Amino acid sequence: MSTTTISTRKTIIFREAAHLFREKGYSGSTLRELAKRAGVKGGSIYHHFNSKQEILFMIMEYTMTNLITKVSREIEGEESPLAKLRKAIRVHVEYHTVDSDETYVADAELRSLEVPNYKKIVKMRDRYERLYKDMLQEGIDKGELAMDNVTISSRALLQMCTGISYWYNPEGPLSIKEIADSYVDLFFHGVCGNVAN
Amino acid sequence: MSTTTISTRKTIIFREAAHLFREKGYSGSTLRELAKRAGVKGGSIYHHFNSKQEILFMIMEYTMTNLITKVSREIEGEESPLAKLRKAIRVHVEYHTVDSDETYVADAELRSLEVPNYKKIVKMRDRYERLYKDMLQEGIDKGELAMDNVTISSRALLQMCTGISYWYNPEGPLSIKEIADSYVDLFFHGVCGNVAN
DNA sequence: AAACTAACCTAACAAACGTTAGGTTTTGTA
DNA sequence: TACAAAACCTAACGTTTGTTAGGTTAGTTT
Repeated sequence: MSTTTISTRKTIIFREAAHLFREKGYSGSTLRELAKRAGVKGGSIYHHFNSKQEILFMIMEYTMTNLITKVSREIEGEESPLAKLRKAIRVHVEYHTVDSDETYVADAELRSLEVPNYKKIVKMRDRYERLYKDMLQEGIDKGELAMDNVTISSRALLQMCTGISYWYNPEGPLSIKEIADSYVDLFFHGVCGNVAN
Repeated sequence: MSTTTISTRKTIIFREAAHLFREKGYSGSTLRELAKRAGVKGGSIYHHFNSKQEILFMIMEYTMTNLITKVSREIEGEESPLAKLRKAIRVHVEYHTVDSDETYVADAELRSLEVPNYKKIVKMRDRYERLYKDMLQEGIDKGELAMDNVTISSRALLQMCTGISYWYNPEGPLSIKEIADSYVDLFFHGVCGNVAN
């Protein structure tokens, strides 16, 4: 009846895992500590997940799916590549502050995935990167953008924007919107943008 | 008599540790595997280092010292903030491709440091970040640069440039100089820099 | 109320971990 | 050649790890 988010034990474990993995890394985290944080005893985790690895994989799959979906949906109606980019950056930054534990893990723990899982996530990551490469290329083709190398630029952009989940503090003075707009402005015009050079 | 770099066993262990920590993370790496890669048997590492933690700390201290020294030395003769920044970015990028294992570890394993070591490295990291903040602020004061927020911009810049150690391939088509110059251009003028907007 | 199922706990396993003590080999020096 | 120090090995230690099997509890269905 209520509209509050339901918190099954499984989702609690999921979220606490993201938080713990972010704090100590995947290998540095133990299932016993995860269980304690989720309010459960040691082996009970195996009633909800088949392995430690599965938890990590689900976190990363969930995050990449969300990123791809959110950004794709946001840019599909738009015409101008610049408008697309602006929206994409905003969604990316916003999501990296909302689900910051999950996005941090998704960004840092690729190396902890077993081969089959690794391949799946890398595929999703490539799909996500391609969204940005396409926007940049389209901008170049239409004469709205100019850059040395699309690959370098898209990686630099994503690297730059992903970095927010490393230091963003919800109680800090900067709002998500302000940060996102700063990133947009930085990527579009650089730091010499408004002055002569 | 020769001019080739001497490779004592200690430096071999040091370098292999950086490589292994990068590949599997600090917690995910075992001293037995490190020993094997360094051509030595298990416990022999303790003849050169006091603990696993000490190896990690020395890697990070070595890297941060190098970064601060190299960048400081490079910019100290320069007058213009823009020229300083250009040189700093080039040195940063170059070092992140040369000692890419060490810089990757220094960037990713802060959380694996025990508290006293953590405090020391964070102090060095802050000192390094301050170099960039000061250059940006000086550029603003002299009217050569404009940006929303110096902290965001310096973090974005470092995040962007540090990212190169994640994907740089010495056998790839891009030279270090090309990449560094792309970063400089990107940070200075953005992707709309040379076209109307 | 009986039967069933999902959620959780307890206790243990085999393996792997960082680390240590004590012995052996190699290297350099007198 | 004798000796000392450095470099390395072997074998084990006490913990901790992911995981499992089997039992207990609580809630739902029949």
